[in-house]
Amino acid sequence: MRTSSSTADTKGEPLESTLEARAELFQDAMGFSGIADREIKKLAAMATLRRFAKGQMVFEQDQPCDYFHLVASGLVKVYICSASGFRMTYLLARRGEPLNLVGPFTGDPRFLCAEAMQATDVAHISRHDFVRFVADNPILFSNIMAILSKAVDSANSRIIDMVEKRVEERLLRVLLTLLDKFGAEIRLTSAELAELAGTTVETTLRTMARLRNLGIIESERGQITIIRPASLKNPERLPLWV
Amino acid sequence: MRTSSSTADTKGEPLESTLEARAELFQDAMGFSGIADREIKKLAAMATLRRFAKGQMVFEQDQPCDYFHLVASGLVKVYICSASGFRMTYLLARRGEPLNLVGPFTGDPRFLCAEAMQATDVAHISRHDFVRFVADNPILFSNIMAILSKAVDSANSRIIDMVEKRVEERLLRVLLTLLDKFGAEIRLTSAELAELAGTTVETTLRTMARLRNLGIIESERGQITIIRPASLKNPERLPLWV
DNA sequence: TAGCCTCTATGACCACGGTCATACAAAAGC
DNA sequence: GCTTTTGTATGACCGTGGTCATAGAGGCTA
Repeated sequence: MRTSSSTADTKGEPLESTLEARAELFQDAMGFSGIADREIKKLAAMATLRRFAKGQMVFEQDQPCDYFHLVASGLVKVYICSASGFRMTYLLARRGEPLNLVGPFTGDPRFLCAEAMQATDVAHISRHDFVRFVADNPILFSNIMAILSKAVDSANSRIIDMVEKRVEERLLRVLLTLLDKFGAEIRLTSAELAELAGTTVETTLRTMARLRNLGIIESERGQITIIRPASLKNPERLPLWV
Repeated sequence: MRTSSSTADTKGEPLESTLEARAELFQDAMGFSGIADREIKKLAAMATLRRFAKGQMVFEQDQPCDYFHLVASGLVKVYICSASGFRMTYLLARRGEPLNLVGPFTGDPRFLCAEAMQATDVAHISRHDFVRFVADNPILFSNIMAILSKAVDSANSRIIDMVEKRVEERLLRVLLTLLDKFGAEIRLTSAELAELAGTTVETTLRTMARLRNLGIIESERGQITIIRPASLKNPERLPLWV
């Protein structure tokens, strides 16, 4: 199953990039608003880019967290994996989105995996550089806390969903969330949707067939198109975040 | 159902306390290690104590977060409540444990409620004072991040549990976690256990009967005693935190 | 002592969804 | 070209656990 190609701490292929390109990346990255250009430049100088092929791991569970990761292009799924192999995706990160906001502060191994879903470039900053930079720019703390706040709420909301919502409702919520983030054309397989909704491929396919019959979605291999977004309006107050 | 007695932002009864007593509270509070005595004194000077009766709300969902809360005595459950009334307890906080680490940074309303399970005293610090204090003592950031890291892992672990573990396993994990934190005598009702394990009272009672027959626990009204802790060793690597 | 509420206990019912099975189409590899 | 892998599709089965029901025991107040 594992498709990572190299040793533990040097994943992906090094990638040449200009300081300007990296600065532009951090400029409008999630959580980095309100930082002076001069400081952004410092950040860009500390960063290196690496390229990952589809299916390659950006980081794996139980490994110490030595780097802060920020997606520069492509798409990465961050998921948690149980002992029995069950996977739960809880973040689809594209350009400008960090993969691990918490990890660099403690450095401890976590239970998360990150895997490239397409050819993807990721910026790396050593955890020490990152933590020192955050300490020098306290506004980052508020930004990070705001993001963590949403992440924790989303996780708690998911717990409630798992126990009291039926699969169809969970899938609809996932689709609605994906619609907000990626638009009406969602290029994911049923297996990937299942990992987002916390169910199996079979049940996802069955439910998708029902939604298709209702005229809510259309689907072909590797792609779902939402036809009638209005019909899946989310009655839940609790936020879901992907 | 709601038993809160007063207006939104002035819950509980004001309580006289000495600066020394409050300093002692913060001294060994979770997340406040490594702070100089002089700073702790400042913190204690900003805090006020309030007393809550059993069943009283410390804060409720959808209210802006104006205060940082730290339990001084008693026991508080922090839970999330869905639209349909389903509750999921995810923190039992006793002396030295904060109720809301994230909220004060954003001030935004969250989806959490906190309710006193016994007569309880809680220290309050205005969110602005708290945020300024954290900015002045950056070590607090690392401490808070370490706590959040565990909280997020625990939430993610719970999501996995909900979807792939049976109720009996979830209950055993909850009991094991409570054993670690409170000892073998757990003074909770089946309804409270159910909210911790994400199930119903009936199923909890049925499962408890099974565990009793197996000689793993004994129980009487409002109390469970773990007889054979060894038999509920936790095979899961993922942490559960309460 | 009566009355009420909370907590515990257990039976009956059944639906949701996980598991296993088979099948086929589309893409990918050789 | 052929084979293999991946993704989609659907049927059959059935176990877990939620829901609703009833009942009794312990604790509290008047």
